[in-house]
Amino acid sequence: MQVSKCDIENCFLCIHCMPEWRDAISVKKTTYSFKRGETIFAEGDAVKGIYFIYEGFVKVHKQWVDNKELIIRFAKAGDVLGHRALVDNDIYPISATTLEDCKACFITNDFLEATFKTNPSFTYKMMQLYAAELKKAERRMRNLAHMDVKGRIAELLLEMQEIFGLNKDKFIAVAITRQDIASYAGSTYETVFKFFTELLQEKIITTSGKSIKINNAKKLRGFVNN
Amino acid sequence: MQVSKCDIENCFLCIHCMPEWRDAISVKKTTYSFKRGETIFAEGDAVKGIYFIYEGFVKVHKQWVDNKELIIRFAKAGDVLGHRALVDNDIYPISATTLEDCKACFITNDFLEATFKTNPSFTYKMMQLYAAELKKAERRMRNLAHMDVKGRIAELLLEMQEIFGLNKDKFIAVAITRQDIASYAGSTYETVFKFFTELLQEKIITTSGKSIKINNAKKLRGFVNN
DNA sequence: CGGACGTTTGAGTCCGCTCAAGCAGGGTGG
DNA sequence: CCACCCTGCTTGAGCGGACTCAAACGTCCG
Repeated sequence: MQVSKCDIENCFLCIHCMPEWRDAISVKKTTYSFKRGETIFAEGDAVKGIYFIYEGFVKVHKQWVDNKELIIRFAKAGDVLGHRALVDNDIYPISATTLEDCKACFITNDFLEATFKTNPSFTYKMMQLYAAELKKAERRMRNLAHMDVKGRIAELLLEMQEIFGLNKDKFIAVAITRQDIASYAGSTYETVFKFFTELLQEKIITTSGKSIKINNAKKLRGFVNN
Repeated sequence: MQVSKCDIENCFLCIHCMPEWRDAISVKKTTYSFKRGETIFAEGDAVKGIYFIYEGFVKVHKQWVDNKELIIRFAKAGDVLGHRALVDNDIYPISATTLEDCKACFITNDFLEATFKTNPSFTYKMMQLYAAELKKAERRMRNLAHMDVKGRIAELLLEMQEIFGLNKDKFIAVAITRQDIASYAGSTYETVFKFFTELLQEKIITTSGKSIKINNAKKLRGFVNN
């Protein structure tokens, strides 16, 4: 089954854009749909392959005691999931859960390994992808260690606007719970809540349900610097 | 100038072990020695290439306001420095400083790029190296977010024993300042100090100058779990 | 009408940071 | 050889940020 390239900018890795895969595997068979809130894979699951998102938004998170987790990052169309597990094909060290309805191609380890062997430029791009993520991870590590909670929440809001973009009403294009914000910032529901009431009172942000609009990015950035 | 392979286990990337490099560049010209405490490169420096350590110990750190930093990781013989900068050959996002006298091969970006093009298995190994580091970084992110200071310090001590090994007196093979421990744990000199007096009183560790011996790893692990 | 569940708010507590005051020890100059 | 200072180590007191817990409130639904 032959299809044209997908419409993600500079995509080099989804099944539509990888000649080897496109020619060898049925697109139907490797494309999965996930409903909002569904788990794509969970920490501890056996690794069988890798996912390329080409529609929707996903959170990647790692468990801590009982009901505590840290959201490692958010992912959107064009991003890769489960690739950390490549090193030792054992179990996923993280979970992936959809924030919106989502479509993803799934490529098995065998196929992936074969591609690495035959397509060096693909390997090279994957390496760069890792390097970029590593750089981000290190920045975030420092922020988690030294920045206060308000700064981390403020930075997240600005980042979300960057990653997800705005919908027609200028709200950040993904609805997100305060619990998720807390989990990303390494904080608690209540603390996020209190900071939000502060931001709402000063009209720095506006909310509508779980949607958020940033009115005054400059003031928000003020919390990041201190 | 032809030399035999280095004695690092499974080394695939130092100048002694990479045929392309060994044949093309003088080992003398690409091998640098650094004294204890010397800066190999600093955050913000222009990226010119990549370093492979084959002797000594190094800390990789990232600056925060004035005298606050976070130590991202420790590196030893066989590890790579400065590879995050590969993505966009711009400036180093981190600094590297030696903890002990150190020897490292330096490979320029040009050479590296050329090798990626001609030696896919090298690229593949570099990719795996990134993936492994990313996995570690994510674990550490979660710990910095959720674990308390004592847990983080305890984990670091256990990790250092793992990474650096022991010398003949069963002390961890690298001397490290309390300030560095604080910088790794995202804490302060005084807090580390106080926890150390506690650990010394309960004889969980022993110190001699800046050297540390772990007497009771089990009790130390108790702090990690809570 | 009442229970169930999520939201909002307040009070209390504690961890860990900051600051600053004691203590050495060791080098320097009288 | 001793007095002095400087620097780095050690300890305590105080404070504040953020977490926990729980009560009050509202809203939805049976």
